[in-house]
Amino acid sequence: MAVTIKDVAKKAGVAPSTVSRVIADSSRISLATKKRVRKTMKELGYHPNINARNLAVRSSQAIGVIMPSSADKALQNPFFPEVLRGIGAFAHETEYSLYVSTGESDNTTFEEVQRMVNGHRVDGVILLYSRNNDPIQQFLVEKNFPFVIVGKPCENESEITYVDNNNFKASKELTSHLIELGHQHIGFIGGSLELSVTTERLKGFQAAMKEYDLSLSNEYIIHTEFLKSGGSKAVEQLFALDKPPTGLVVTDDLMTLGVIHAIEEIGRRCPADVSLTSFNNLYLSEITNPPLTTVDINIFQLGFQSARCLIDLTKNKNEPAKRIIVPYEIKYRQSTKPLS
Amino acid sequence: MAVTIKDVAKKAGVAPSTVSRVIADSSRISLATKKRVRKTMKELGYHPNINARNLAVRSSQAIGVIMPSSADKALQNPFFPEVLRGIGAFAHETEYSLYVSTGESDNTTFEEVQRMVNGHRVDGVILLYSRNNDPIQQFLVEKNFPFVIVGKPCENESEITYVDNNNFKASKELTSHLIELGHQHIGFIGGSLELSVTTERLKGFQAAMKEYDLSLSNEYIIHTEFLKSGGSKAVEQLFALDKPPTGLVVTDDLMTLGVIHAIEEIGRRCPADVSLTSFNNLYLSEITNPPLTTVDINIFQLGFQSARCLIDLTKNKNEPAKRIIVPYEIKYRQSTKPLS
DNA sequence: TTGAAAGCGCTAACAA
DNA sequence: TTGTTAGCGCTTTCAA
Repeated sequence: MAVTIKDVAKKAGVAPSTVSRVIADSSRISLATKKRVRKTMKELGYHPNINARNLAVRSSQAIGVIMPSSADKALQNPFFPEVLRGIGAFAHETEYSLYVSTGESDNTTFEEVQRMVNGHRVDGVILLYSRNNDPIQQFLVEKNFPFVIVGKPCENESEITYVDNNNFKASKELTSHLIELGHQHIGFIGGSLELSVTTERLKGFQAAMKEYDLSLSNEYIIHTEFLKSGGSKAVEQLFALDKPPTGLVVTDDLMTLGVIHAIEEIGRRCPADVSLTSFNNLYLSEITNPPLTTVDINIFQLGFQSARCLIDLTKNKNEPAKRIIVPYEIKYRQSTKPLS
Repeated sequence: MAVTIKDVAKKAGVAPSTVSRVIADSSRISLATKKRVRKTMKELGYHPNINARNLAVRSSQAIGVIMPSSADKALQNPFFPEVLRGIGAFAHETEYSLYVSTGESDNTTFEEVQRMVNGHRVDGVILLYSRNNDPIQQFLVEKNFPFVIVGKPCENESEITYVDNNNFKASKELTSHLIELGHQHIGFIGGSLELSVTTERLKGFQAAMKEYDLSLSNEYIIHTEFLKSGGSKAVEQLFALDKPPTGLVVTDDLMTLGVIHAIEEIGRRCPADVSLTSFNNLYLSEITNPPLTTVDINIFQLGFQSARCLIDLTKNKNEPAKRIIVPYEIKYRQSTKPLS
């Protein structure tokens, strides 16, 4: 059996409550006893039992991190470890722990969230995705359980605390860059329209095209699965058009990797035949061939800030809904070039 | 305040202990009362408080997952979300929860492990790396705390439960493949020698070279950081040799991506000038140019099995140390070709 | 500044 | 088959 607060109390010749106060560094304990108690804690190798503490104070000093369900390979996106790093950094500072859920299906994910929340395992939850009609989100809202979203909420935006980039603006800027390089036929390749990232980036793309009076045919807009096959098909379709695109906006670096592959498979080259722009600035976007012009969305900060918001929220349930927009920066690299 | 076991008991007209037994599905409760109690649990929206339960039974139904510290970008390796998926899958089945630590530095990671272990937050720990003289591992051993390693322990191998591939054999086979394609000058690019994966794969490489009586000069063996700059330098060095390699064994797909990039930067091509082989079979290894010949180490299984071992271990501390070798499979793709 | 004691929500021995 | 009761290790009110 581990050493408890009572053991320390006995050995130090004080009451358990005093030891407890020393742990909390209460100002109502004399420095002398504090020192004495701390010393015996060391001697005995005492460590507070978090479960007991949590039970007494009805909290858990832990936050839950919900990944999208991993039926597809989406989880292999380095985006996730990177946000996790950001979340972890803040959590560590504030001595919070991290629970993660990596459900296989939407159902298992939901179960895991319920376990976390109903069982009081966590004080709050961070959702690493944002999509339409998400039962998990509804569950949290109904329970009035603290949560924050990384990304833009699809509904009730003003009532939910979230951390996001200005994806609309970033996408518009990226598209404008292509246009200013002389490209006129530009395609958009994105993930599921259920996800708010996709729609935001699509809107930005469309806004730029409109601003420059370029035609906006739906044929140039493709929504595809993350997986390779999807990417190839998308590319084939695009380049079978009368006026195949000479520029592309792709919503994710990893997807872009697939797109490059598909493009070369049909005998075209990047950037010679087509300029590519992308999002995320994953580590790998520097070492692809060619290195990608991509939006650095500062994934780490997305995580860090979301953790900060969540912890604020758990400390004060009445904290008003916040929105934090993490700045982005476009990295111009060799995947884009002027239209020749 | 949430609804407790007492509320249920009162409403159902039984004792709290009866309710507790119903939760545990004890065989000594009549079906009738079980039904009645379950019904009132539903009606009241009762969910057991895990903290209270954990306190009473002195366990936590949670396991800790320790990533390597993320000072470098190693965490951006899709390997991690993928093992996590495997671990999560088993954990979900057995209703365990997952704690993760993503320490920035070795120090913060260590602190997080101590918090988890000392605070009784977790019943056991999975280490997602294995390296020499790891203070964390020592800490766990001293505490006699259940843990399992994904990878091969560097010391006390026979006393530690671990899940690994036969990296030696895989690497030997991969190298032999290159040799059988006619390559004679083969280089090895690996990560830190502190990590047991690296040493195992290096040994396999060397064994194959020896078996075929090929020269094994140290100039062909490079240990480099994960990062791009390191990779470029390594490649430059290699190709400045009198007899530059025509084949390469690289210990990680993501590194290989960097290697391809570096190779093309100095005006060589893959596989025309140099055949590449690699490890992990990450999603991206199919969509690089060229697609990689790589060892599918079955990352998901590594995670799944490690979770299974750990949970066995926590249930029975005297469980003897186990070793589980997850089978691998070499995926032959276009990054290798016969020497011309 | 400190101590005594009740209670957080649950489990498990013992009794019935 | 069920109930009573004493903890699990900690916090916190109230009293001293």
